[in-house]
Amino acid sequence: MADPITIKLPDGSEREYSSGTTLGEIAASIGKGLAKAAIAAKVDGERADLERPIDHDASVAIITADSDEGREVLRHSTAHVMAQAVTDLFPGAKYAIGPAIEDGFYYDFELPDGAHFNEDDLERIEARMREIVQADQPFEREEVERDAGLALFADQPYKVEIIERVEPDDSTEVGEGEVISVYRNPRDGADPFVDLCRGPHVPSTKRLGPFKLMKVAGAYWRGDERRPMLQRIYGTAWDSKAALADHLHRLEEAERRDHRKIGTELDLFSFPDELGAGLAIWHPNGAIVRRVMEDFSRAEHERAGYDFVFSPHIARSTLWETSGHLDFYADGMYPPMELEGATYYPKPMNCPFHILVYRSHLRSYRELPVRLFELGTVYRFERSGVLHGLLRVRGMTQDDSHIFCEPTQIVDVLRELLDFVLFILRAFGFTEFEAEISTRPKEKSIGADADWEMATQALFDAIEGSGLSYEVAEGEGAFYGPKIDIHLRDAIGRRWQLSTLQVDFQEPQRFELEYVGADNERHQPIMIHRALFGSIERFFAILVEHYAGALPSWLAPKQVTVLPVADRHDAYAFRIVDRLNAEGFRAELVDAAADSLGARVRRAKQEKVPYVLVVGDEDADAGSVGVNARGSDKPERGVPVDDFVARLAAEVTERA
RNA sequence: GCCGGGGUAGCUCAGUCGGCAGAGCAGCUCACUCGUAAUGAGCAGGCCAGGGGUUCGAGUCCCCUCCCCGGCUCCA
Repeated sequence: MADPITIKLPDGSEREYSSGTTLGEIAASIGKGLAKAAIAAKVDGERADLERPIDHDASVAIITADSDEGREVLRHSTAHVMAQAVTDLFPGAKYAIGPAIEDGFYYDFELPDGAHFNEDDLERIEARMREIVQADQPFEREEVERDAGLALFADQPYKVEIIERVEPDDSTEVGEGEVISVYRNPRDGADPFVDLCRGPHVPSTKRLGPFKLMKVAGAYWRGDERRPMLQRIYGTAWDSKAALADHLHRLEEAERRDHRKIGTELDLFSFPDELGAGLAIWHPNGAIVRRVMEDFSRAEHERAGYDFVFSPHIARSTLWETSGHLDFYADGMYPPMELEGATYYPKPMNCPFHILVYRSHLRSYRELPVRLFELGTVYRFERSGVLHGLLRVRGMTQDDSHIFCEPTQIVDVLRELLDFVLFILRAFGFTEFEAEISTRPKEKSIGADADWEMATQALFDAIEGSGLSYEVAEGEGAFYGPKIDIHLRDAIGRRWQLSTLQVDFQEPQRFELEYVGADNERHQPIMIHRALFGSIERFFAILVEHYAGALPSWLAPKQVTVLPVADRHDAYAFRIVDRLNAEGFRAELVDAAADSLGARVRRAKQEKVPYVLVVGDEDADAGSVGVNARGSDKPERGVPVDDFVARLAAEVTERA
């Protein structure tokens, strides 16, 4: 008998096994159910296949499919099966890389003669994958020397490149150092399918969960736009049919909420071809929402002590040379206009203008912090492929502010800003926030190390006091300074990056900004760029998706539709509309001339109007209305008009 | 920008092999006057994204441009 080893389990218990016992056997010894559910395991925190034998004392945790780690294993294994299916169906196909990703997996391929996959191919590939699953091919791990690996994948150039690139700290795709691991799927009537992989994998193909191939897309090899574009197939894979169905349902839900679709349905905005890509016009319905958003923003900024400024849409090249934009972001700017011997550029940012406002007279430390605010419209020549409804446009309006302060004030200013951001975002019904601190980029940045360190530290200090959870994005800062971005989660759990607070030591230097300190000497202020909505367009799109178009009453383009039951109720209905409008609500009458009551109710509901009031004989007599609140399927009859007005007023005031 | 897929009435879409441009909804007119998610009848509505080409003939085939969609890359 082999030497005994002691295995520690996640519940703290310890069991003895003989050396050489496999992880699968350990799972089986714990319980029949676990043995059946197990697809991989962790040994001292490292993932491993179930067939791996253990020859030393260790902590072991069994991975089942219904865990995050389990699903990752399932997805990765499913990607292998897809690669096998593709190489079966498309002889000569090269397979590159195929990881598990959120909700699924993908695999990148290069087909012979530059061929492409089409939608029908996905069905064929999926059918072949199901055959492979039925064949119950085992996943067999093997470790080979680097040279043997290179020989094994001699006709797979992308695999060769991966092996050649493996470095000691690169543990993403294959094993470490000189030994690499491969997985084989033996099969009848052909050589085993073999792929380079770190593993672990499910024991055999029959253990895969339900999956579905979703779409085919181009993707650059190694994410580098100078490298060849490969054919990527995306799939989704889950541990149960119910989980797959849930996922597909979530996708449908996201589609249902798509702001581009709702924007057309509710007549909020459009992108006429005549304007050019990424340039929107706001229709009256969308414009009402935007105006309410902007009015709210202005009122709150005024209350928070901001000074309002305005600036033009273009400026001479000298401004952008001083600011550094022409050096760093000329590609993203609309091209110049030559006039009267000068060169003008549409503005991609508002900051240089605000800097000029600051610099318009000598500042005293007593004035600081100076907070300049503008709903400033900027133009950025985004690459055509990135445009996406109102979420990514070429012309947009930022709720932009630049705050100039003394270095000693920076933490306080940032704290105050974080409070302000959260207040504003909460007012729109968002409740879940996360922050991200971005530090100095490795390339393409300006400024002294000491400045960067000081600014970054100030961000950390400010956020510690805010109660926000945060993560650090190394090297993701702007070229002129580090930043905090605020992300939020919407009604279906999607995460959106919105607000940004950016510290900037560079622009004050470039524009030689000064203030006179208490010591009567000149000092350089620090500047903080910040936008809370980010851009009005983007925030509006997120709002539309968050509420699926059913905006809360204070934002809804139309708050009340009043429907007289028959012509003889028109006068009474009109009095109600009149009163609502006089009290500052957005109400409209739809008379009985053309359509039945049912049809008018239906249309008002489709317009997602918060309240549909129906008035008939009983109401005209009693001074009441029939109230249909959005989201409720049972109408309230005989509600006194005063009560309804009070209710709507409270809802709007409270932004409920 | 790159790869793939698209663009036909306001919207959603059909249009076969190259042979008269279609439907539903929306709109307008008329009738209906109705208590809660589609009353009926009728009428209009088109540079088939734009331009060029092939052809006796192009929504359909070819080329270019614009725009949209899904990804990749990018996002000061």
